[in-house]
Amino acid sequence: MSGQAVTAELLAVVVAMVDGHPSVLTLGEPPRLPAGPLLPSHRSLQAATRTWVEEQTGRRLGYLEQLYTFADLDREGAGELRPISVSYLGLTTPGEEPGIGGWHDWYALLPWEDTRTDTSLLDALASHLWRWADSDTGFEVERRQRVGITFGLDGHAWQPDLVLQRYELLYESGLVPESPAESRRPAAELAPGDRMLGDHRRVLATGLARLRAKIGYRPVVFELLSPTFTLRQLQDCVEALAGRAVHTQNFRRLIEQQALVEETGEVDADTGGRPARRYRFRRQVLQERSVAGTKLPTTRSR
Amino acid sequence: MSGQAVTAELLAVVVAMVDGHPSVLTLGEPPRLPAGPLLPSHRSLQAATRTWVEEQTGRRLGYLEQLYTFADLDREGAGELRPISVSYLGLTTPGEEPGIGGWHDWYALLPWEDTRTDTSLLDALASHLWRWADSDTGFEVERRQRVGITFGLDGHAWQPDLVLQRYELLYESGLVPESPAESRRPAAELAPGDRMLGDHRRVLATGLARLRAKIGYRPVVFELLSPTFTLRQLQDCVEALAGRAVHTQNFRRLIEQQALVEETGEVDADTGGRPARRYRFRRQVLQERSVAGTKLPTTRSR
DNA sequence: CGGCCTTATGCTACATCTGAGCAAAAGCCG
DNA sequence: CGGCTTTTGCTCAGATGTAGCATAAGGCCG
Repeated sequence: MSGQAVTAELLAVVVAMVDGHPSVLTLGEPPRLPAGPLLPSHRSLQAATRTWVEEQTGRRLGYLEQLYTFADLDREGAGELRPISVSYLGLTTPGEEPGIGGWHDWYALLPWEDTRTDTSLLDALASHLWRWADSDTGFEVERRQRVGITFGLDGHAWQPDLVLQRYELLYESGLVPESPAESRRPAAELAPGDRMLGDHRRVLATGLARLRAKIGYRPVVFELLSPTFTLRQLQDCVEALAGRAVHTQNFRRLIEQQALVEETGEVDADTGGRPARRYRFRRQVLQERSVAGTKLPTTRSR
Repeated sequence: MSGQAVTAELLAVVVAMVDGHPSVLTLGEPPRLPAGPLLPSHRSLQAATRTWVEEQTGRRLGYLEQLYTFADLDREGAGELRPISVSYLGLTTPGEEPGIGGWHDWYALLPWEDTRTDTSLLDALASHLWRWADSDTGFEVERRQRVGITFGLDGHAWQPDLVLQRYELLYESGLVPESPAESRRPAAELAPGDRMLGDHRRVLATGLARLRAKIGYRPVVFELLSPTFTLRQLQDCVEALAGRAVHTQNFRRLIEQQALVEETGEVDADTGGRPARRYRFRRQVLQERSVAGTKLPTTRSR
């Protein structure tokens, strides 16, 4: 039994902090993720991904982790051969601009995921979701449950890492159009967010979900920061990724008691207030013990 | 730029509890995981996996989750086309025996992962690992660190979900031969464990790692239990999966306070002591909130 | 220069969670 | 019935997490 011949494609969600905004590397218009086929010369899928990103954007990747593989029939195929797509999440620092391609603020792509300060968009979406849930389908109860859980409403806590579930719910309820091909005008205005090519925005949502989950149990934030940083910068970074604010004092305590960082001795006077000490990540902790990442002290709740 | 033509293969790690032993579904000798190519008729990778497992073993799967995708050059190819393998983790209950294929106790395949009672094997392996680490390579420090962390030695805590890391470390240090092709006799006796076809044992290790991690934050254990069960059976199941013992009283407290289960009213007198109440999983919790799975109360440490 | 604003940093009171153990309950068995 | 087993209930101290208050140390402005 020999299988169908297919082609394997690599898709990369490459994330960096650009001027304080978590951003994703995109190419062209409509924006698309760096991608490329698997070639005989590639040693492994991961190596292939590295190669393509480098070739298309001129950027070297540090951290790289596999996300998900899909090959649904309904994906827009590249002709004869069924494409099977392997997606990766990469972390880097913006470095010497510009390469090819550009950084796209991911909250421009998934605006409702930023709950740090303004939740008016979410509130607007919520009212539409409730209407969707209550429409006469025979699934009112299930739908209300689902809306409540995924969007942290109705007594449920907001869970930062349910990015994909939220995206899919918005999609199902017609608030987010997926492919540029189809266009449901009225809804499209409700859940703004820049579109991307094909289902790339869904892949991005997968990457964001993974990243948010991961910062909680592995110290990956530091891949996105410059070698030295203040605790405030670290916190801003975590908040930007998680999309929500955290309690400052408790955050620093967590960092310190885990001994994730060490002082450099320098201070940064650009704070607008008392100067802040600069720190660097203690890479050794990666060896010393399997560290527990940046736990989020829960926070000023909504 | 059109990519290399490849074939996609599905690989399934199907787990069930068989007579109290966590077991994996295998075919043939040497045992191999159920597998099959992606065909044009398959809607999705997940659907393809379901189909193949059903066809090859006559078993329906419940829970099914994607594990990892690999396409390394050094994998034993199926001829012309480079195979790219997508692995899945499936959970089920043994049900009406026998289908085709059989259940293989996974601790027969990865014996050092069972630390519930006897740790003599681990101790034996440890002494060899230390020797390996201390051999004159210039990497003594790094190697000692790595051995300590992955095997919970030298002050580090044993982490159940580092299954893959342990397997790879044993492999690197020559204690576990990978493919039946190569054979390093002396070592093979040290880390016993039944072999499997090709790199299937590595895939199994990946599955076990994922499962152990997952029971901690999602209530998946119940997929492996019969509809009603005693708390002791639940605990045995969790212990078998995690490969270590837990504190009984604290375990029940966790289960109860999370309201994961409800009494059926029946009791089970076969306990050898005081009869135990039977419970059933409250499926509703999956809706009510995104529940936090079966946290392991840490335990009688080694 | 002194008061005021801002952010950084230190610390404390309080709630909750965890780990560990004691002890009673409720079957069986001889 | 006493002894054995496992289930079940409960306590208690230490660790961890949450939420504030308070102070330190800069810049800015009158």
